[in-house]
Amino acid sequence: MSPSNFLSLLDSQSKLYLGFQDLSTLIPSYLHRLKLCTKHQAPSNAKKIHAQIVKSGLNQCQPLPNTLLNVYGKCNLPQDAQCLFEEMTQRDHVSWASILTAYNLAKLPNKTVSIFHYMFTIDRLQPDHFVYATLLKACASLCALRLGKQVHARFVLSPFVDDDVVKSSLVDMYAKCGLPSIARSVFDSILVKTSVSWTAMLSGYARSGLKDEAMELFLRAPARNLYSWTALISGLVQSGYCIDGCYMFIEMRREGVDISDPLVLSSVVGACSNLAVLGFGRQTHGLVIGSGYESCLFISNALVDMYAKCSDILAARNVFYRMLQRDVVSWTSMIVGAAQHGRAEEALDLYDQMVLAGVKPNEVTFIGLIYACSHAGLVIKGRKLFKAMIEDYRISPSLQLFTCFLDLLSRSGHLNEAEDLIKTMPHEPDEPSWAALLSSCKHHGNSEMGLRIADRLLNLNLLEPSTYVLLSNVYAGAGKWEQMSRVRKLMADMEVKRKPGYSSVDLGKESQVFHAGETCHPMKDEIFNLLKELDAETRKRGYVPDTSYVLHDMEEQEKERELFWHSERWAVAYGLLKAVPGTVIRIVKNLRVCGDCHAFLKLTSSIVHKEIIVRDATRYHHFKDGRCSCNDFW
DNA sequence: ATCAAGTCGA
Repeated sequence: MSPSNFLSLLDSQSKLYLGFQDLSTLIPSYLHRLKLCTKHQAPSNAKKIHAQIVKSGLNQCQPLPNTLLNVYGKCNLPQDAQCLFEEMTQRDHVSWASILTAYNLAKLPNKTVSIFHYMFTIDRLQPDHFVYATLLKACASLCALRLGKQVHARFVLSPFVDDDVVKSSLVDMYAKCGLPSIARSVFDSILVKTSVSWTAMLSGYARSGLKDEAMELFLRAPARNLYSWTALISGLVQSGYCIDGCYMFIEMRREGVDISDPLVLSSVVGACSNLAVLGFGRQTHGLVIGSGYESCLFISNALVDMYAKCSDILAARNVFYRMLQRDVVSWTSMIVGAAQHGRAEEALDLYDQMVLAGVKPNEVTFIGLIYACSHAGLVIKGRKLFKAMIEDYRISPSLQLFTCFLDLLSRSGHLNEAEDLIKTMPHEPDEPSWAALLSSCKHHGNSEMGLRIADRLLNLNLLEPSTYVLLSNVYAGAGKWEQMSRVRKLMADMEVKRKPGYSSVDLGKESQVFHAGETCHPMKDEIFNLLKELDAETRKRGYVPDTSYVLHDMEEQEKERELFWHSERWAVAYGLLKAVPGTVIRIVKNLRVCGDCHAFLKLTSSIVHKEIIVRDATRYHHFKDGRCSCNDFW
């Protein structure tokens, strides 16, 4: 046989003789199988198919590498996606969009923005509309406004300037960066608005606290789905409109929207925490169980926090110990909850269990722990924890954590050490940190240091009314009348801007709200008489009204009358009149409990032999037998 | 191949 004949035979019959086949015919089957991997979130199958593709030598044969890249991204395997991406000899726009999406999905937006410029420097490609959208998404999650604006500028000059999807991501980027009005102008320029565009804008308004704009947009939207309801409700809750958030959730239920995803529930549970509404919180818990999300980790975390914030530590513990898995948030919620309710031992015990369970604590955990030590006077333990945090867990403490530690040192009387720390710590001290130190100076009677710190505080732009009260007391105690009148003047200016106080009392089935100075209530006379009786009895036991908490300038007797009308007293009196014997009285106040009411409530708890729990704007007070769980620092 | 919703702190 001549060589040419042999070659032609080989060409036509090689498949038969040598087992060769045209491998490119396998591509459609690979693609199909890979798409199934994405659909069923089966990364291990994808890896097997990947191996087969490499064996067959088709691994550089598009669209296989791009599809593989996509599958790894969608299955949340950014490292595998990255390896593949780097090995690719020919990368196109699809490869780039896929790798950037993989990083976004894996919550690595930093990676997205740090590699995208290689798209033009190495691969000589210009971004297309897909790449613009992924980039803007990364900017949105990083709140990277400067970069976002640069991408916007480039997009406007690109051939894709009319792309509505990119515009939706621009809306989201500006909304997340806190610029809802710019987001709105982009939103208005979208020709065909989808539910994504509407939700992005809605969420922007709601999170920025623009309640009316959010509601208007929500009502105007052509359709509503679980996304838009969740965006509205969570946005309202995040910007402090918890009552509106709960109300809209009730509306959502009324419309019969199927809760096919538990995200919205975590927001509603969060709203219950903020409002400390135990009854509604319990109902929401019931709904969580009813919709089958009881075992969902982040919902359980939210429930633990909710019960702790509603002062129902038993219920919090119940949810916590029934959880099948617990992450750092679960443990931290319990630790912080115990700490805030003055249960230092329990908080420290939980920490030991947490370490044993192999869960790594974070900064929030240590805030809870140091806070617990601070309130129980456990200086040595607190110092140990602070050290362990830095050395064992490599956490560099934030200003808040330093403030917490400063509080621990100074409360326990280590004033000089605390002052050294505030001067040498790697942060500029703020109002809370100086105030913590000053409060301890006053408590331990160090007026020399107190005055030094007071003068520093006076130079700051103070936000907390309690800081003014503290300053005024320190100056008064030292006879510095000039400074004191200056503080009083600042306080009077501030009083105008203060929001009105109210307290609500939770009696299980009903709850009542009392506003400061409220005079018309059906049970006004009974409440008034009870308060007068309690006033007389507490005075017998040594209570003297401390009128330094009254910010108005008026006569002493007027001031005492003013204290008498504080809303928490009325809520407690009402609770005492109506509560079933043997139950605790739960009060929620929107402002901080003033020092005078604090002293009054301590004595009241021993007179009526009842536990009174008050949650104020900053902490929890369990009044029992004449004592308070906050240890009288607040 | 791209864009929308959630949970822990002084």
